[in-house]
Amino acid sequence: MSTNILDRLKSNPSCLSKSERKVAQVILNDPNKAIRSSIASLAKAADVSEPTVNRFCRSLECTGFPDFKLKLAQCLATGTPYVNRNVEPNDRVEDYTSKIFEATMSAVSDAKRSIDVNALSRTVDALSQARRIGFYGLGASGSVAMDAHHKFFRLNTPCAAYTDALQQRMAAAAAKPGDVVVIISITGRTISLVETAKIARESGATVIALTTPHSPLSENCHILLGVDSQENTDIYINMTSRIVYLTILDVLATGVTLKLGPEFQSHLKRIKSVLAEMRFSTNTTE
Amino acid sequence: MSTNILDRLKSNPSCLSKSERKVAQVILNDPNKAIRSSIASLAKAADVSEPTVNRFCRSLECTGFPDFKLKLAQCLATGTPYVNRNVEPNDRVEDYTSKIFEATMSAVSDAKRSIDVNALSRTVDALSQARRIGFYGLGASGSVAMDAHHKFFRLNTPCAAYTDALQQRMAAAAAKPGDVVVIISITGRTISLVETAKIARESGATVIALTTPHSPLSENCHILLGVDSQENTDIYINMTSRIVYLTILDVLATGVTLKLGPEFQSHLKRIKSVLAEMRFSTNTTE
DNA sequence: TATCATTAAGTAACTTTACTACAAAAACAT
DNA sequence: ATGTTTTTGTAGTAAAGTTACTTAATGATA
Repeated sequence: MSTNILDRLKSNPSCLSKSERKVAQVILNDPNKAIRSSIASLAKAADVSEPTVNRFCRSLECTGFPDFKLKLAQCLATGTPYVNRNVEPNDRVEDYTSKIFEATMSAVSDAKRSIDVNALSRTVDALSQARRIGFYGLGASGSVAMDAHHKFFRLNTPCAAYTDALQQRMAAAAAKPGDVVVIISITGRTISLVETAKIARESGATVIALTTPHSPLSENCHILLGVDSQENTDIYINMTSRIVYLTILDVLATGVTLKLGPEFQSHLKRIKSVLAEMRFSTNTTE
Repeated sequence: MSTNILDRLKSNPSCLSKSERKVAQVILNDPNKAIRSSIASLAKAADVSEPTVNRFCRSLECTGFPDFKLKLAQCLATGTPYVNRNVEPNDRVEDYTSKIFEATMSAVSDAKRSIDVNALSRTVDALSQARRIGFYGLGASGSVAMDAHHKFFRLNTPCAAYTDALQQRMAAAAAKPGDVVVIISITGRTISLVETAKIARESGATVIALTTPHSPLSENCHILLGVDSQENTDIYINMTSRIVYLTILDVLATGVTLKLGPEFQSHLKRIKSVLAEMRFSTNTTE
């Protein structure tokens, strides 16, 4: 990330002169006050002249005092980004609501940074050339698989979701080269799913794993779409991971749609239009 | 939730006059430029007078222009990239990946701000006292219903997900007072779901709707958990709304769990522990 | 230690910025 | 059509920020 002004202030760097350090001290004492002060009041508080404050700003690679205030303000705002605060027993509704929403945003943001675009790209290629696509998931990942199915079945490729361990084994055994098997597992350690992945590989299918890196499942696939899941409490269920997975599947569906080209998009439009008669007027998407 | 300047600008609210809206437009066009502009240049860009810009700031509950710039800057720093850029046909993988992730964050962030905490609180009360809970959804909302079921079935209350229109009708007709029916629909206009809501109401169940405000469904429920879904393209499926719904259901599940108290959390722990033997060691949550 | 060079800090003037009070214009109602 | 209310703009003012220049402090060298 871009070098943070507040950090540079705290480290009390050599590039500042004696008077400039006095300015830094005053700002550090109450940065939130500083961003609302004028250059005059700050100079007075630091017992220096106004130009000194200005020079201080320039030393910190700002174009001037207003620019410095702006950067400091933004730094203060970002400084306390969605800290992943845990839900506590005595939280009020608004407390745990905020925390959960923030945790979700934070997870999506982290995933955005860490996702392997190359793996995504290869997955889009595989999916758009697939003879058949299967989405495999158990538990919470089962609904992710169903959601993926719901999104991909609109494309021309035959597509299915398997949320039952036995079904999954059978489908994996029945897979053929050209088939794509997408296995979704937050832990990547569910024994039956790892076995299913192996079976699918032996069947010649392309196996894509949406899971935690360095897990058994991640070792048994052709393409790994890895997402670290830091959340791990004893009581609460893993909430944010599946949301990240859904988002990744959105990306994949979009990628495949784009790859299929514009003539295909009229096909999608037709599918959507038939839903209209199931709705009260002013129809939008479901 | 905490009032965000940028959101208030985007919603183009009634509290702004015609000229003030011109100012808002210029700022929204390039907010990052706006925070570095003087009142004079902004007034010129919006083709209004300087005092108009100042009044505009006051309308937004700022003490003046510098205060407005500060708040806007902080909001830009904190806020998720609010610019909901649409996916374009010639986007590369990294382009549409970024866009979709950003759209997701933006949707969650918007929902966090707009969600009705009071309605959430009442829903938590209703759910924790429910004799039986049913989650109803079709299409994309079907997987949301299933996910909700997967989360709530761990609680002691009998719980089911209905993703089939006929099943839903029957379940709604069979509902009794004390039952809670959660109906999930992005549009809120699916005829069969609206009818199901009415049937459930007649059966005496408490009907909770997770849907778009001002929709037919929102008029036929006891508690509305409203989420505006701005995204609406002809081709792509509504992607972000269901993620917001999932997050809201996370909040509800957390709320109910907290309400049930600490002795109940050992029960949850036991449920989780039985999953361990289905996994390769170093077990985490699924 | 004295002198010069160099760097740091302050003074004063100037430009720009944001705001206020008031006037004109537009919108609205009677 | 007239008067009232609201909206918008003009002009003036105080303050903020910057620049150019001067003075003070520091440090090196003879």
